[in-house]
Amino acid sequence: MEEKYIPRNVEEKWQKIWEENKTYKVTEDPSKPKYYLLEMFPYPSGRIHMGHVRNYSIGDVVGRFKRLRGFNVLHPMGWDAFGMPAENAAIQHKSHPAKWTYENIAYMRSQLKKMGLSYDWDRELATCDLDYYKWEQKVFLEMYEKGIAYKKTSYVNWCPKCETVLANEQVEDGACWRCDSEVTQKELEQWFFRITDYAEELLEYTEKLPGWPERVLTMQRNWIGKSYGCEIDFPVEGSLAKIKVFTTRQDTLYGATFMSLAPEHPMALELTTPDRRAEVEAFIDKVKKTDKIKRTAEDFEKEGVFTGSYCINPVTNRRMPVFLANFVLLDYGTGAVMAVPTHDQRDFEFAKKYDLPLQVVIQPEGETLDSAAMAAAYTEVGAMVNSGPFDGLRSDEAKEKIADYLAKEGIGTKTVNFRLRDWGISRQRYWGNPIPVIYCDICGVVPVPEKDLPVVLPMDVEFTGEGGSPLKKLDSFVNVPCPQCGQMARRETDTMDTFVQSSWYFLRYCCPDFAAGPIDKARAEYWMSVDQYIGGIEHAVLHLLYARFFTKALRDLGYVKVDEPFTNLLTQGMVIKDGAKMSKSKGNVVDPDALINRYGADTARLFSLFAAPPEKDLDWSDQGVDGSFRFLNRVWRLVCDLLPFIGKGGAVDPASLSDDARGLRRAVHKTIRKVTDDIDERFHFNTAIAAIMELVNAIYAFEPKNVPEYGPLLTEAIESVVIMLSPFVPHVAEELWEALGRKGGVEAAGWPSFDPSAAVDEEFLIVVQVNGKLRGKVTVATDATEEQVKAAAFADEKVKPWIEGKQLRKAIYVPGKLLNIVVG
RNA sequence: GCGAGAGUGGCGGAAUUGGCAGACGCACUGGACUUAGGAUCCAGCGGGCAACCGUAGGGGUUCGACUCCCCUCUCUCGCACCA
Repeated sequence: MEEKYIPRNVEEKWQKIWEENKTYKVTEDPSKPKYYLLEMFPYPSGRIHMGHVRNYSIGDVVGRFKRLRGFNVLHPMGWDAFGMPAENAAIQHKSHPAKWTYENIAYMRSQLKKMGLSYDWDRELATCDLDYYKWEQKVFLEMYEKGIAYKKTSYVNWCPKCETVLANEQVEDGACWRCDSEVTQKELEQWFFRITDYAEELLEYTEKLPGWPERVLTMQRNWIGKSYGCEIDFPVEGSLAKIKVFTTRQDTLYGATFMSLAPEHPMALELTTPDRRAEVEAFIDKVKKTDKIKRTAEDFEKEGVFTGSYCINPVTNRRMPVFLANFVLLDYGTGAVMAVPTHDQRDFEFAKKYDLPLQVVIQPEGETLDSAAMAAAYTEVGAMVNSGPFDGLRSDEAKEKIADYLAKEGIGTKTVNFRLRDWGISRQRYWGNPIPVIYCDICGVVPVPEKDLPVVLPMDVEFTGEGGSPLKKLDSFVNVPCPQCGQMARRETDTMDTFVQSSWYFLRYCCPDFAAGPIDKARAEYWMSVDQYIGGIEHAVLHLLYARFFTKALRDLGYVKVDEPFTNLLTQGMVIKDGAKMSKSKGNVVDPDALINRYGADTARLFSLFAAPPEKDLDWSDQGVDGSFRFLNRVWRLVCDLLPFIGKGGAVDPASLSDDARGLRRAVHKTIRKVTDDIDERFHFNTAIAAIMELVNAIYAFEPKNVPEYGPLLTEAIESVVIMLSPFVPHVAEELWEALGRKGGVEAAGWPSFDPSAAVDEEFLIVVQVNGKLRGKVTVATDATEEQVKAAAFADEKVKPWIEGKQLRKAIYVPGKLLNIVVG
């Protein structure tokens, strides 16, 4: 063993051994408990960043720990490899996205290997591999057949910079999630996945995922946005037409005095009378030009226009003028709102602006509202008034009764409404999975027959950066005979959203070589669900919702048996430096390559695990990294110092140990217990590492270490330290393990077992309080009675002055811990 | 505005069930070894001379509160005209 710890030598040596021996390759083994551990796979942007280092270090601790505990651990890695940056880079460098992507993958793979992560590299996949995306096309066609995938024309989010459509989930604050450009609305025909069919189940299962962080579940629940209410028909005056509204406040129906439609509502122009036409058209135009973010901001001024038509309130028969209003959204509910200005703030402001009538139908307790004097809408519960047969009821109780009444009268129906929209997956980009359909003038939409799959993404395209997808201009791709009638037809040139690929990659990892279909059911059944998923919080409603939906859809297609993909989810915090997220503009970026070159991967891993618990943000400190490096050196030296005693003298004989020796052994076993709990139960790696540091300090401080008979004790102690360190710093641990004369690697030894008898305290330190304040400490035998403890406490020199001459009121004794003497 | 989470030394953070606040590490101070020290080892390290005071601030429950309850402040994240 070298006297000096040189990380590079140690790490290169062990990485080579792991690679040659395929140490972390796994196969399905029904005799062992399985553990599927997964970290979110990276986008191959060029190089890994500290967020990856942290994410994958956390995962690797769990993987290595579970292996030491005898689990058959599936721990795969791959690449989320389709996507726009590759295309942009290609345009910029006059290269090809495939070249750029695969070069990035090669470099990033080498970086991950330098970190010593325990992946089964034989399962590696990239979503841009034909062997991956071809199966996705098959799944798409099966979804099309089942009606889960469908095409429709609608207003969609359009990013002008990326020249493509975005799903609702991919628009953040009105801007593109990727390039931050302002998103506009465009009417286009697009492919969608019917995620709304699964809205109820996706919501219901948020209650059945106890291993997920509550805030992720809350975010998903908000996004799904279930609300209970009624759909109510309002007949149009002088016509057979009806306007359907959705409301959650059917209790205010008697107070509805006008009607508000979304400007894009299909009936908007039909209802407009000739004299109002010019004004209405101008208004619709204006609203369409306003971007959606501004329009949906709460403080945006409410504006509208009267259509000239009236509808009839079906319960009061009141004539209600029909307006178009800028705050009414076409894609929520029915795109039409019954306006109750007295009990809805938006309607109130609108009514004031356009001088529309107010009718109070709910009175707060102990107050009488006067519609003429109201300064704001009253939106709380109260007593129903001016509501025919429902007068006098509490408004919240009346909801159900009115809903029943409307149903009986055929005016309305009880409904449930979701905020969730279907997932638009068409992207007008090249570097993605081609949507496998053909458009024929005679036959319409024709799916590519299975025998013609896959639709290969052609490589011979030109990147000009202009005019959208280059696929459109590639005649050899676009022009194909119709599979049904043989006439010349056009191929779909849109590709699938990259979130489609990440919605099932965890299933393909179970069987990456499966040649007969997307998923080998038997192997997927062995491995699924993912026992522990680890990644950033930023995917709380994007990837994590899509993947849940996709898993359920695949279940319904017969591919998998599980309802949910991820049993436990850990969302790690960001890596921060100097108070800000690492970014080039801030100049606070730490480069993983430089870090590993200087300190080695083990130190990089150790610090990123030690500095904070995983779910919290991690404050990067260069000096802290020094500290972690020093600790590894300290362990290295300790092993060097102790080598003469290692393996000498057989097993530990507890009976022959001195008090000090028993103390050290107690520390060893208490540490084993703590580190095991911290890793297994809580994922608190920072406190686990702290406990090991304490134990190392204790071994250093163990004075009689020069006496040979302490060989067995010191062997047990140092071996425990090395094994417990191995999930965190695998290279140096293996090297030390070998230096200790142990063959076959740390893993063969298994996780150290905790011996309760060795960890038992021989005496207790009792904290003595007087009136709740700490006044002294006494040491007693573990079997001391309360009376004996009291006697010891009263006799203690430090305690005496506080109780002398005072009346003893009572004494509270917490066995083994504390005595509180109350005097007065 | 609504919802969730957080606020502890100079810094990152511990305190798992209401029981020694500040583990572990960083920074700092002193000492040892040394030609040298940015290596290593040893000691100290919340404030205050002390009584005491200290976990964002105020109140409460309790023998005892970082921990439980009420109010206030600050920060972070999510949602936000959703009918």
